[in-house]
Amino acid sequence: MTIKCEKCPLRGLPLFLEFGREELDFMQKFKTGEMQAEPGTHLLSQGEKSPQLFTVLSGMGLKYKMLRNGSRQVVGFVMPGDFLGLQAGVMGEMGHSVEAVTEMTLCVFNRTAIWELFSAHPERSFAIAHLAAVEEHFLGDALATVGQRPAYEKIAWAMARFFNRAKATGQAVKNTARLPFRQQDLADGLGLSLVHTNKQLAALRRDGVLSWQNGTLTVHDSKALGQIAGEESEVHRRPLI
Amino acid sequence: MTIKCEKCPLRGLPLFLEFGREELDFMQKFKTGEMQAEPGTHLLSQGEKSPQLFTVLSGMGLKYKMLRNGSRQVVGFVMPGDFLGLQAGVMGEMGHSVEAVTEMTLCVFNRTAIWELFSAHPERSFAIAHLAAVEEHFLGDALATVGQRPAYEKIAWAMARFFNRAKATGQAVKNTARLPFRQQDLADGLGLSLVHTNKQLAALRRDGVLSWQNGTLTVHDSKALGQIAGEESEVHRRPLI
DNA sequence: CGTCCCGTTGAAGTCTGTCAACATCCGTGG
DNA sequence: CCACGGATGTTGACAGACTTCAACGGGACG
Repeated sequence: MTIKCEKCPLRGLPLFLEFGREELDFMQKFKTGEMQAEPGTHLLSQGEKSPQLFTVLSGMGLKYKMLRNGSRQVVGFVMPGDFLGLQAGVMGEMGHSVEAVTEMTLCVFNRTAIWELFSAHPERSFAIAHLAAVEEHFLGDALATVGQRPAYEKIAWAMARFFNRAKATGQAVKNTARLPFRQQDLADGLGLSLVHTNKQLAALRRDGVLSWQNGTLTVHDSKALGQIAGEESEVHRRPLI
Repeated sequence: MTIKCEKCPLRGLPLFLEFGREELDFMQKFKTGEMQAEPGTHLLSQGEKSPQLFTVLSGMGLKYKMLRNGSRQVVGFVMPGDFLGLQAGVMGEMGHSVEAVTEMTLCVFNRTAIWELFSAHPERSFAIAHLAAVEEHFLGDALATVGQRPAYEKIAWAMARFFNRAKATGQAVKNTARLPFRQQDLADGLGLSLVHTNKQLAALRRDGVLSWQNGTLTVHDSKALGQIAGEESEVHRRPLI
C-alpha cells in the first residue's frame, strides 16, 4: 500500500515550499507507484535515459560520476525530498549515476508523464525549474569548495551541509544526525584522498568541532563549524515533487 | 533597432534545438529589449535577484563566485546562446555573478514575464527546464574534472570544451577560435594557481597539442586533445531561449 | 617614459597523495 | 566455537603535484 501524497511525511517540513490542494491532487495522479530499494541498488545510470523519475521519501544515497581513469566523483548526497532523474526526463541522458546507500523508499513517476505535467500544470513546471536551479546552485557551491578551499574546510563545509539538511528535514536529534556514508564517499565528493580525509576528520574531532562515528554525525561546536564551513553551507527552501 | 527573433543569428545553428513558428512568435513577445555591455560590465550579482534575464547574442563573459577568503571560483564561461539569470528568475537569488569579458550583445527579458511564460507556454517551460538540466550536467563534469584530474588534463578538458562550443556556434575558423579570457580566469575555473596553469599550458604547447596566444586558441592535434580531455568535454544540444 | 596588466620562468615550501601496516567489526563457513 | 577473509577506519613515513614567492619582459595606455 502506497502512501497518499496527502499524507506525505515530507510535506509540511520547513524545508519545502507550500503545496496547494490542487497541486496535491495533481501529483497524486502523476505518481505511479512506490519503490523500496536495498542498499547498493542502482537507481539511475550515467549515460542512460531512465523510464522513471523518483522522489526520495526516506533513506539516503549517492550521486556519482565515473571517469575514464577509474576515479569517481560524488556529485551529491541524496536525502529525503530529493527529486531524481530530471536530467533523463528532459535531456534524455543522466550525467551521473544514483545508488542507494541505506534502504530507501521512493515515489515513482513515469518519465513520459513529465510531458503531461508541463502541459497541464504550470506551477508544477515552475517547481521543477526551481528544483533544477537549486541543484545548480548547490553544484556551484560544491565546485567553489572543491576548487578553492583546503581539506579541513572542505570537510567542515560538507558536514555543515549534512547537518543543516538533516535539521531541515527533521532528521536531526539534538546535535546529532544519521550519516550512513563511508569516508571514501566523502573523499570522492571533495576531491580528496581517503587517507587525507581521515586525518582531517581526526583534526576536526581533536579540535572539538564534530565527530562522525558509526554512521552518526555529532556537532560539538556548531558556531565553530559554521565559521569554518562558511556561508556556502546553507540549504535553500525548495519545492517538493 | 533590435534584432527580430525571427532573424536571430543563433537560431539554426546545429547546437540549438529546433524552434517552431509558434514559439518564435511567443518569444518575440517575451523579449523586452536588447542590451549592449562593455567589457567589465557586471550583468548579474551573486546573492541578488535581478529584474532581468538575458540570452547572449554575441560576446563572452564569466560566471563566478567570490568566497569569504577572497578567492574566486569561475563556475562557467559564458558564450553565445547561454541563458543568464535563471536562478534569480525562479529561486529569487543568484548563486554567482556574471561579468562581460568582451563587448556583449544580450536579449533582455523581464523576470516577471517568466511566470507568464510558464503559464502560457509549456514547451518553452520545458525548454527552460532542459537548459537548467544542461547546466547541471555541465557543472557535474566540471566538478569531476576539478576534483579528480591532474592539472594537465583539467586544462585540456577546458580547452576542448571551449573549442567544441565554438565549433558548434560557428565561431571556429579551421582549427582556431577566439578565446578572450585571461590565464587567471582559467586558473580560477579549474582550481589551480595562475603559475601552475601557465606552466601546464606551456607543456601542452610543447607537446604540440594546442596553443593559446593573444586571445586565440589553436588546436594543433585535436585527436591528442580529445584523448587527454576525455569524453566529458562534449557539448550537448540545447534549447535557445 | 612611467605605470599597469598580463604572461613567463625559476626556486623553495607545503598541502595532499601514495604506500604500507595494523585494528576493528562482521558474516561465513569449517 | 573459532578461523578466515573482506570491508572500513586509523596512523606513520615518504614522495610529489601544486602553491607561493619573486623577478623579469612585453604590450597598452596616459
